[in-house]
Amino acid sequence: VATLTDGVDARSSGSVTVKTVAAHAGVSAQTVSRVLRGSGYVSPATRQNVLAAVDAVGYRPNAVGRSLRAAKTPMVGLVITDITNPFYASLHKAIEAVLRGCGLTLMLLNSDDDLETQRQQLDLVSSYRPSGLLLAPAVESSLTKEELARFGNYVLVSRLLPGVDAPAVVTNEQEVMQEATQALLAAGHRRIMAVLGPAAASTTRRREEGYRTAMTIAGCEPLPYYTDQTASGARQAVKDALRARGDITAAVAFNGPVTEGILAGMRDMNLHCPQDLSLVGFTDAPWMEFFQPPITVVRQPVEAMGELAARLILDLIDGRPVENKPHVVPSRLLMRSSIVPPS
Amino acid sequence: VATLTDGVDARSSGSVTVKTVAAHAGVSAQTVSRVLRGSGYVSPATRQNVLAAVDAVGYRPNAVGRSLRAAKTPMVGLVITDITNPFYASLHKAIEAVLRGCGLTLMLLNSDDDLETQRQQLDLVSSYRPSGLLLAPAVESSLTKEELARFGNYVLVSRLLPGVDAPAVVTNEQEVMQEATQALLAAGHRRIMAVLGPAAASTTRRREEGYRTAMTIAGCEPLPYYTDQTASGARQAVKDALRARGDITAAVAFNGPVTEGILAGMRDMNLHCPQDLSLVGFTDAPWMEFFQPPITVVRQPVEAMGELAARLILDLIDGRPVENKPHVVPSRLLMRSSIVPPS
DNA sequence: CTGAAAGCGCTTACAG
DNA sequence: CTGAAAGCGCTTACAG
Repeated sequence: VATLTDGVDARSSGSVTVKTVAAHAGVSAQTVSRVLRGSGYVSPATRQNVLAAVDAVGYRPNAVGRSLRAAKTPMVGLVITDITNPFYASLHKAIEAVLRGCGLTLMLLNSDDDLETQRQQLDLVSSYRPSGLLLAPAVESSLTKEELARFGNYVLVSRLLPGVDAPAVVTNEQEVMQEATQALLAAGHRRIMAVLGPAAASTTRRREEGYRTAMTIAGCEPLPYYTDQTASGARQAVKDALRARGDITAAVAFNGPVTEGILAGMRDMNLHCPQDLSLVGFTDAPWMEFFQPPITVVRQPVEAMGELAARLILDLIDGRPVENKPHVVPSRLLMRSSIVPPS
Repeated sequence: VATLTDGVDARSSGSVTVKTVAAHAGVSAQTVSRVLRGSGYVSPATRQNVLAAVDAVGYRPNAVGRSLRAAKTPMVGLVITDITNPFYASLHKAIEAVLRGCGLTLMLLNSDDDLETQRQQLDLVSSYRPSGLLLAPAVESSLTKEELARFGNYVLVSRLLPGVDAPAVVTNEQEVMQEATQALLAAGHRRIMAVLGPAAASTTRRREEGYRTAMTIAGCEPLPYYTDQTASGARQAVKDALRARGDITAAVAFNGPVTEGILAGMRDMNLHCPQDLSLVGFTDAPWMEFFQPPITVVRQPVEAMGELAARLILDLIDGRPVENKPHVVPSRLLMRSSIVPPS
């Protein structure tokens, strides 16, 4: 290795490594490594010397070399279904804030709620040898603990995996969906539809359960409708439902996009909320507050869910024990003005 | 290297590498590499043999080893200000779809529109030696071409960098903002405020320019208000503005969150759109269509912008020439019902 | 068509 | 307090 005394030359050479810094500072590569990682004892004079050399040669650490040696990357994968769903965007932001503070990078992948895409994305994340995985499984995922084991540390988020007792972060969907349905029942509604997500999603099953419980206790027939949990899918489903059953007077929504879809479908049919249909939305969005009428909605604690998920995966990475069960963060029903008695 | 004849043993040993596969198949590591990459000639028999060994030992490629040897990672960084802004979420989705089809991973980082955070995130992306960078620069970024050069390939998205002639993808903000303002002028409005983003953002400057042009041509005084381009910031700014100038009859918005903030602020003051204030929003959101009134809005071609940005960075990565200038994708003004003549 | 050798940038034992 | 050696998993020349 030639001794480099000219920083500009080293910079322009393209590949500035710890060896370049070491040669410039007149020390060994390991000493440079020690200074940069702040581990082990280094004399103050040597430290200054090395730091000056780092600046002089314009050294930038190479995470790939570090990861290969460490057999692990300081990175956590987050595999969700769709980042354009504001719930997941907020979740990502909350998780990233916590992980960044702990020196971990968050790698985001969309599964498009498709099993084959999810498989590819999991393989991709796995190929980087991440420190952990956060997963909102695609509908009908049949992942086992063995398949998740290759990630070492993993936490499910938002959705569960049937038959797999993994650490998970969810909200008290059944309870709050039951409460939402009861708010409509209390206003006098009897024919209340639930516009749900895919029948096989754990979120649908849990939210549907709360809805059915409330309807059954009240002696009302449950009217569940399943959608692809997008605004456009819900929009069509609502129109089909309302045309088939003109006597429906109220609806509970499964998530934010479905809430939008219900209102869009109503507009298509020239129906008005709440006169023609009372509504409880799910997942608060800013516009729901200044909409006319302001939408009564289940507010999910998305920031708290993200923070908890981040803390759980950090606990696992640092070897602290984490319970293999759903960790529940409570949602709240915000009463606004989209419920009136049926006409 | 011991010959492994038992796949289960190899699997449980933890570290299954090309060598494990090679030993199992009775070939060399390079041959395994050739089969997996599909490059160079391999006899059909050897190929079958290797693929069987891959399955038998449960081999999973290690992207870190590959990247280190290749001195480059098949990854593109995307540094934006805030993923909870739906514009950026849609942009991410569109870019990722194109890149995924070409075998590239998209690495998302939020700068929070903060210079220090942006610096950290750029260093982080850079440490993975990505194949390229897509950047929506934080406000007041003073990045130079030299600083971007370490990424080799880069394209600016949505925002420009003053004085830097880099490839970029933007929309025709001036034109369409001028058109939006003219729509309000045509309805008879004279005192039209523009609720903008940060004064220093290139997006603000370009949109403000179109607004000012229209106002000046019409002989009206421009009334620009600057915000942090969030819904809550705009909400407060609008209330301050309307209290200070009770004669304002119309508003044009800078982006989606600001459009929400204007409507939220109006609700706080018990003002109604369009009777009390006509409005042109910016960046279409689903709720704007079924809102009462449906919001007249500038629809940004976010998918097309994402696709173009992805194609430009792919062109650069593959060595095809790309013009060092803003590439413009046109926005459209969607006339709906939030403009009426002033009362 | 296939293999032995070398090395990408870094850090972990192991010596001094 | 510091250094020489080795190796993480992979692939690129270079030989056969």
